[in-house]
Amino acid sequence: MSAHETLLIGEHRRTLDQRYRLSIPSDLSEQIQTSGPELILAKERPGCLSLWNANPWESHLNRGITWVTDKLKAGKLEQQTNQVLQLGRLLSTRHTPLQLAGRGRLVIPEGFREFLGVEPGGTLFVVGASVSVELWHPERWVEYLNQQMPEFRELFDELSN
Amino acid sequence: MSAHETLLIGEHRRTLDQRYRLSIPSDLSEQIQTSGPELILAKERPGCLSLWNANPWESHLNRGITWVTDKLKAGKLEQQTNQVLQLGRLLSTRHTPLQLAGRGRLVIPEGFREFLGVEPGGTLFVVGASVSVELWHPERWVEYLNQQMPEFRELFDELSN
DNA sequence: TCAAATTGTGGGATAAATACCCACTAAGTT
DNA sequence: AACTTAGTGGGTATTTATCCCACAATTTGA
Repeated sequence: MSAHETLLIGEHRRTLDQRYRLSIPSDLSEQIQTSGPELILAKERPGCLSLWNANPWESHLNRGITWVTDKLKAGKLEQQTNQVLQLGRLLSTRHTPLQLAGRGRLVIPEGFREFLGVEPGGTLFVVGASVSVELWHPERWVEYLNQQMPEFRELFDELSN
Repeated sequence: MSAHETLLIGEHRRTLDQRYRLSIPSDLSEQIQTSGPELILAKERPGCLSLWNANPWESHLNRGITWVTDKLKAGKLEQQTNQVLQLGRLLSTRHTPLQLAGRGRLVIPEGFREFLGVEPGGTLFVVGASVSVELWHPERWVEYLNQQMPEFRELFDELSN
């Protein structure tokens, strides 16, 4: 591993290959698969995708569902169906189940590519979050860091060239 | 709730062939047929058709009916039997039973084509909506998403912490 | 009423996308 | 130096979306 791949702990630079593939660093790929190989890829914000293990994800989803159903108790019965449909549509645009291929390699599916905004051959950042792994468009990532941790601005400016 | 076996999820772009046919993605077509091959196609809203398994459809429909009878009890439609008949007629043209042909192929019947508003050779989106599969006119779909985004915002946030 | 045109239905063929696999390089370890 | 591990590129097989044609069924029009 070259010294340039890791900037911070849990942050890795990767290039997207011609087939929209990238390799998840082995430590992260192991961590995220500890409770099973089924993963969920989600659109987090433009320029950022997040990767979850399906099981922890389900609990998140359940929280979302209970949140919805709580709101629903106030509503009419026939409205509930609509809410369920809406939730499904939401899940459909923003999430997709997937598994890693051999060598911990991830294929970014159609529909998520434009959202990430990295073209084949381009570089991106893989960042280990607490329970998920995030894929960042490099510029969005620097933006985000500057915004969240302005005190490190100089460091990142230095690193991004 | 085990979300991924139960919920119909996924967003796919498809093109309508010259004879108003399209292929339903295999995972969705399998899932929607688990409780039998009898399906119902319904007009959801202009630019959107929904495809149901006949059994869940029953309950969905029944809710619609209780909605009607509630209105009747409230006296809103009571004296206007004409309107009730009209409503029935409307409902009957609003949905039709059908089955998928080989290769998971769906023929959009006469009467539903204009409602969807996609011409032969045009593209559309196939979207999982938890309990049904929806066919969306592409522009209506992004319109809908943009419209619902603010409402979804809260749920997004709920899902991503 | 019969021919012609239109529409439904199935299936073959092709091209594209994807999954699977192996080989090679670079870096790290003993 | 030999060996292991991580990451990368690419060949190939397989799936599948879609185009296209053949034929059946239905409608149209003279």
